[in-house]
Amino acid sequence: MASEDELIEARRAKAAQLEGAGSRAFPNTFRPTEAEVTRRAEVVARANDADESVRADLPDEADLPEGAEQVALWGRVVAKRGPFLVLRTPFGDAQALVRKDVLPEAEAAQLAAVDLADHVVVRGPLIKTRTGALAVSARSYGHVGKALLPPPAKWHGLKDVEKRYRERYVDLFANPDVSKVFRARGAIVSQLRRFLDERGYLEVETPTLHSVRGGATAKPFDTHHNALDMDLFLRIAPELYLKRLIVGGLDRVYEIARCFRNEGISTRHNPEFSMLELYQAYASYEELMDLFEAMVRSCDQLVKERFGDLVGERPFDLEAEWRRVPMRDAIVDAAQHLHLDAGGPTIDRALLDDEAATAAFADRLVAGDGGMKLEAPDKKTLAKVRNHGERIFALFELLAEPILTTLYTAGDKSVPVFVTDYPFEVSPLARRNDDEPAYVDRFEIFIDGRELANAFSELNDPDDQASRFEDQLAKAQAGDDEAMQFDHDYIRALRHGMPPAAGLGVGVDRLVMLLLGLPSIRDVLLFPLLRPEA
RNA sequence: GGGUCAUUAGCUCAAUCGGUAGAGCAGUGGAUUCUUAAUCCAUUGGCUGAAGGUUCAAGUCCUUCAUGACCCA
Repeated sequence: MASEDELIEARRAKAAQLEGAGSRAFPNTFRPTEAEVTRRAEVVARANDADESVRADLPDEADLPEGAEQVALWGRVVAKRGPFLVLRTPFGDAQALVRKDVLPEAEAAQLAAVDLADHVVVRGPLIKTRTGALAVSARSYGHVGKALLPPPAKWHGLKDVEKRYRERYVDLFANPDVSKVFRARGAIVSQLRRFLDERGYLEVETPTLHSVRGGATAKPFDTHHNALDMDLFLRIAPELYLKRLIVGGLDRVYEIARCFRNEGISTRHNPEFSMLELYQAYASYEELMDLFEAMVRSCDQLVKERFGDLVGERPFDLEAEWRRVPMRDAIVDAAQHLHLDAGGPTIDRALLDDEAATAAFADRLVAGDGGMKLEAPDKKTLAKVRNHGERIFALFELLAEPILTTLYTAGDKSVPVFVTDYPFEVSPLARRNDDEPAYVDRFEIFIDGRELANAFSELNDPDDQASRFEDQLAKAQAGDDEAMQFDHDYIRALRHGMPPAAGLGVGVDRLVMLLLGLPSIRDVLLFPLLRPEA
């Protein structure tokens, strides 16, 4: 008897046995008091404390005092060891000593029908076992809920990656570190909210169903509203709605926005993901650098305090000074580090500000004469740029971005680096720099070499914004299916006057991955998108 | 989209050169009842991801497909 069907049948038989023992297979009669809920957390913490002295003054079973305090312990049975049941709770495991001879007859009969993975409750005094461990010595026992399927092997847990994602409910109770990761994620998100709430930002919720594509360049999911017979798509970014709120006078707003992008799936991309966007009037991207740094540090501190055992050795250092590097300087730094050759002139800021010289340098790289072998797709990227700004951006992406962790370090660890001063051509929603109008007041932050956030001073000139939308339309007509659409209502909003402002977008999933040192986005998503089971 | 790897009992994994598909845990029956992956005795459980092919013989070799992981785009 051990095929899956037979295992289920064996458990159904136990369920029937329970009915005969004064219980039911699926009762809903167990009601812990609030005091018991609190006490249970304390008891489990005491059972798991690394400091053995917290259990030293527990009595042995033999010399329990008269009228000793009785506590309730309940949870999922994850192991049976001799007369002990190990119960899993949200705070950790704790064991109960369950001896049939001290239990009432009906309860002893229920105990005989217990299977691994069932939910049970015991009540009794706390004792110290012969080995110094804490146990609840059961004076009463109750069945709380039946499991018809057997749990994974108790020692190995559930390892099959596909099954872990598909049956996350099993993964969560069978692999305690997994539930810890999602507790940590929840705590990080709470900390983001607390951090912003304390600074006067209002949390808002804006539409997920959009009729105009904007706020980011990405392919959307299409959908349709039947009653209005209206084509819609799931938002790719909340940006344009949040900035309408800045026009409306809500000076500091943020949203933790689920966004949807109809693109490939990888260890860093899931079709739906969470983005924190915040907007602040009377601020520039410079203040947002300070704000972001403080926000990430506060999350990191919380993770270290409460989830330190999840954090391993990191290749990056958040304590060190965070660097701020204009994009063109990053290219110069990379060119020096890579010993690139512009065919005569030095590769410096002056060269990158000379459109013809920059193009000549790029051409050398494409031709393979620049001192660096570019892969075919990279050559294509560099060859298809249409203007100076796109060329600067391509040079940054190809030369500097892959080696940011070697260029900017403290000791043997990389440091976070804000890359600033993006070309306006690749920043359709950002404000031009007052001194250098070809560049915008924008940064992206790279930590451990990976882009974590994007921020800029907002463009509040409606005419400039309209011409940027025109550029996007031209891209769309040239076949770019990620280009933004012209958002007439957004232009109208800007015409009503938006105060100077700055905005920041942070990948929440990536932040959690970074802080917890997890390599795949699926490890921080409870239910990552998978194909249907065969 | 391309490449590599994986898929064997409920779970975790074996199976040499192509030669009878095994173990531990879980389950079942019993013993024990202060265990720490509890222990001891006995025992059940398989369409080897799917479909084809090669072969006297396929978990193993070939083809296609499905699902997943990783790398690249």
